[in-house]
Amino acid sequence: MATIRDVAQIANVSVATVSRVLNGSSKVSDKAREAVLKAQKELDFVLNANARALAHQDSETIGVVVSDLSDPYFGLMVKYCENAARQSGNSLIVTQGFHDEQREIMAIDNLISRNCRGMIVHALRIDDEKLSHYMQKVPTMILINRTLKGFEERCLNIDNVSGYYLVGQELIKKGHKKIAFVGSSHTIADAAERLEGLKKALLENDIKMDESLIVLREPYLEGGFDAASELIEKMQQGHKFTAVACYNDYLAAGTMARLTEAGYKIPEDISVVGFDDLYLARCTNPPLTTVHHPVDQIACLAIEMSIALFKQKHIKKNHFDISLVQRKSVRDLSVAN
Amino acid sequence: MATIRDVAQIANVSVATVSRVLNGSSKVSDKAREAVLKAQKELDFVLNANARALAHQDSETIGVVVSDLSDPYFGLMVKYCENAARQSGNSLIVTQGFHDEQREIMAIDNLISRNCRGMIVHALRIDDEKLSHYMQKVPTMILINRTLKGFEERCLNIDNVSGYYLVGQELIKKGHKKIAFVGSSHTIADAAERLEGLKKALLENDIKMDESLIVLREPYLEGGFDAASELIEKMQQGHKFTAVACYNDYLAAGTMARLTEAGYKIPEDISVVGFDDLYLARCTNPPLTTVHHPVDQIACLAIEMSIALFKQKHIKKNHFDISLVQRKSVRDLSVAN
DNA sequence: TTGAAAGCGCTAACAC
DNA sequence: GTGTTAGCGCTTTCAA
Repeated sequence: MATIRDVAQIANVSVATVSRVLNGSSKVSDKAREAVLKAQKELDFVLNANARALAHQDSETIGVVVSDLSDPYFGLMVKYCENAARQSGNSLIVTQGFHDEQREIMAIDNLISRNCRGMIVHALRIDDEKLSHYMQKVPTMILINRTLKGFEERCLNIDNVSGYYLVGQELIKKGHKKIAFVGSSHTIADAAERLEGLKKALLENDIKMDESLIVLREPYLEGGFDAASELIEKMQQGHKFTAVACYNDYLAAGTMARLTEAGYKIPEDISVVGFDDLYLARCTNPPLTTVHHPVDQIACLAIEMSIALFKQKHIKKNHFDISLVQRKSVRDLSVAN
Repeated sequence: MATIRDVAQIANVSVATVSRVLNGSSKVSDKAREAVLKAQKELDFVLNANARALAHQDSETIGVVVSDLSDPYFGLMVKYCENAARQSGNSLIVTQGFHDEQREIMAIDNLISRNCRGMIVHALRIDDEKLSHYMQKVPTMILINRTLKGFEERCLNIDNVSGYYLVGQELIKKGHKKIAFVGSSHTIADAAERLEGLKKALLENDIKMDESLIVLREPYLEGGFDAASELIEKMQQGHKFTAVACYNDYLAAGTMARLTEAGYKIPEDISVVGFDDLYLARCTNPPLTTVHHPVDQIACLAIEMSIALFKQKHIKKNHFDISLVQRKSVRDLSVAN
């Protein structure tokens, strides 16, 4: 592979001049610049990023850890991260934690060893102590969807309580009083917060939740399918409900599939609500009423905050817009069918 | 940030010894090893990957370019790539081309500058000439979903013709003779190949396609929705059809949504078939009959081939299993309803 | 088994 | 404007 020396030789200038040209320094004569550019083209030369990072003490790179890129939610997030990073002249490097503590640690260590300017981390498995350690060691590290005590300023979360409060309000407004909840079996704060938001809305309307209608499952399609099976049984045992509020869109999709299979019409017989507003929320039949939150805003802010910290500046957290997207999976019970 | 020198100093050995320990060389006394490991822990030290890559002339990294990580297909692919890479001791670095020639070029250049051992590239926008140039320059580069003349050995494709031939057979077997096709408006080989597979099956059964029932759209949900609108119009103009074969699952989902909205029952009135077997194929209602192809196998093989090339070895391409997944979106017309 | 030192490709301070 | 050169953090050869 050609080096900067080869270019210098061909262009008949010094390596310093080549470096200047290729880094856009102004203090170069037109003649030298041209010669360098010509030589570069001739050799099809690209500066070696590793050497650059070493000399520079800066890799112009932002590292991202997400749990699993096959989850469209993270795919979306990374997409927006790359856009934001690119805008500030950084490139992105993405690694996955795969819902496993060791993998998460490897992923973070990997990014540290690469000398990333900033780091955006979604890691739910690492324990608080280890994570705090990393937060301390890497002052540009931003946490997503997790709040770590002592580092609240660098934790970015959506307001799950408010989000699910919207769901509660919507269901109540449409006359639903008996509401089942399909939650996530993962022990993360989100799950509890969303349920809390729902309960808050119910409480404000003097509606008590039937706790036996709370079912927890792995937050994916199969989990929803399975949860719905359990709910159907409960219904047959006398625990009636007119709506199922789900932790996320996957669970909602699974729930809908199972209910449909069992002969229930959605939303005529049972209403279903999701959370996240993924692409698939528009693919279900009926299209899913769900909560939208701005992955793009979160990604952008995370990148910006991280870069600001790198420059010893500070950006304050702001509030993320969160809203209910009304599609067709909720029936208005106050209207005759 | 601590360096290898700091570790050496604390452990009271030379940097060479530290390097040996940290790289697992056997020629180190237990005493020295322990001292180094202790110092490492004390400093929370990780070797600098950039410096390592520079000295080593090898970054132990595989680069991947995909078009857009928010597309679950690529999310899946990258997931499997990282697993395969990790297994051979490499880490992965992912960049996106965003369906844009300049971005694709930037993505590839970025990976080149990072001295990746191997490269897996999905780039449909770069023209053949430029891409050939890259293939020549980077002998470990593997192409996905694109065949480039002169580099067939390093191009990995699924057999679209056979895949869609399966769809044709299935539809014909179930009594469908009038079949519409919703294709991709992107000018990539895949689109033509899938249609070709369908036509092949039809031809073998002496069925002629109504060419006016071929509609091309952006290969996403909205495209399918839009395509279905056009098809509905055509139907009203007398171009009847009993099934819609779609280029991919997104188009199928959109098609189903639009048809349902217009009052058609699926599959009772019209059957729909997709391609790719994405997660969402199981979220639609009814669940989508579609073609499954092994993203995991392709990803794995791509990584393995690339690594083999890096070691100056060769792995031959093999055939990828492709199969029809029968769900509920196709009606058997030979059976009374 | 260990250490000294050259060198990987680049940047930037300094001298001209 | 330009060139020389030290040094970024690491690996590896060579000598001890």
